[in-house]
Amino acid sequence: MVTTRRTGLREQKKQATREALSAAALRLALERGPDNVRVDDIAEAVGVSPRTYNNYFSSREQAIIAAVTSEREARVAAAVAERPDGVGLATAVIEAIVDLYTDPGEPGRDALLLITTRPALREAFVDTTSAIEHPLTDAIAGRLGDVDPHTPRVLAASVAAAVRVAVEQWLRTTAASFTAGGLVVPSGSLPDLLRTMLAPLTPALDAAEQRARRRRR
Amino acid sequence: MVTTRRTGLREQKKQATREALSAAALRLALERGPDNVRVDDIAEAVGVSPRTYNNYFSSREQAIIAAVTSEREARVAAAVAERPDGVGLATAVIEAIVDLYTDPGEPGRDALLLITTRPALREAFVDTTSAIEHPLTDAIAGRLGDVDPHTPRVLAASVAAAVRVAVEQWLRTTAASFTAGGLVVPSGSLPDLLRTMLAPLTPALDAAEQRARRRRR
DNA sequence: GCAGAAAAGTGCGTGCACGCAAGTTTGCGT
DNA sequence: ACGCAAACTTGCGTGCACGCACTTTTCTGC
Repeated sequence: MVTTRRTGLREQKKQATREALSAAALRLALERGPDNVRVDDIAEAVGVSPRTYNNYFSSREQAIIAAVTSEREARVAAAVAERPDGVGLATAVIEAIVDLYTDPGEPGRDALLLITTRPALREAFVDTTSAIEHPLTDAIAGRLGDVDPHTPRVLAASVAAAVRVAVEQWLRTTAASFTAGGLVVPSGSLPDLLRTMLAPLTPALDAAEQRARRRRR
Repeated sequence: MVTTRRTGLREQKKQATREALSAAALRLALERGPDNVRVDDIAEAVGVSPRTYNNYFSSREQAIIAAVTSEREARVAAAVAERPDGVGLATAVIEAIVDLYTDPGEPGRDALLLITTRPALREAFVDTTSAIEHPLTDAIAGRLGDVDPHTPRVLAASVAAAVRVAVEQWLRTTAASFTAGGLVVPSGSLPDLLRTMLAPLTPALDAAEQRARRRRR
């Protein structure tokens, strides 16, 4: 039997405590509001020392956010890779990312509402966009047949940056619609924003693909 | 008389203390090594309270780095804008950035060496790349005649991301050449790396420029 | 199985970031 | 010139991140 790489029980328990910690963090934050949650509380809820807590997370925000965005990092690579070779790199990447963000990582709407409300959490949420960079680099390199290692890195970084801009914009407008008591999101849904922000990068992705294809024959 | 925007003496003094703080931070870090510099020391050297210190900088690393990279943020916009309208957007941006990073912010080589040596400082240095994003956004918007506010944002973010990748790569190799006792930088100078990493974005910049030009007539 | 190595968990100490609520300086209108 | 308002500075208190050294748990080779 093939263990999921590396020793089994060890990684398994690690993953378990990690999830327990972030779950507890989210639960407590929802119950009492994020400002009334001490690191000690989270640690105690899981039955682990505070010091151990911060071996896993180096900020409360990280722990809370992780409950919502944990597997995104892992899903990106698969999402891009599974697109048929027929479709272009640009559309493959764009559709994969849109999928990634439309299917809610799922737990609850209230979690997202909590995140979009509190500034510290919003910031942490924006920061998670950079987590897709490395998986994306590999996925793009796979599609390009990695002739030059730099191009995939730059493209992945740019895509991640565009995603960040989209999320920032989304947060900005949703915040505005909350405070202003507006009815619906003025500037569009997150998927729409993602498409809008990723569109300007299409030429770069296409060009890289053409270069790679030309080089391959 | 036109003050440099906003009230004169106030901003002037603020800027003075800011510079004094970062200068002191750098000086002390060079003298004793960065690990032997307490925040209190920096504050005391400038004659200001520690609390005030962190009204200006929220980490020692920031303060030290700022001594080297302070005006970069301001110079980018000017650097892009001053390129003649004849040259394309892509080359204007690339050349401006290369200039920005080749002309050393200047102070001393030892400062840079200190930065490239200590991990915490390296990380802070990498983070400074994102500071060019907003000025770049304005500069690009200016050249495109800002029809759509999103495109400049995405492009600027992508360029900043590419610059970050270049700096990361540069730091990686210089670190390797230090530890391995290698002679010269294996993968190229920073300017070369910048050109390499920015090249894949050229199609995106060109395309945006074409779209803007088409729209203008 | 068992011994030794590797890794995760823990306790402790230190330096720091940051909110808050004064105190102090600067700028502006009249 | 004068006083008010806004901006900057400061002291204090709290929670936290993180290095270090040590214990406990898990893995590996024999």
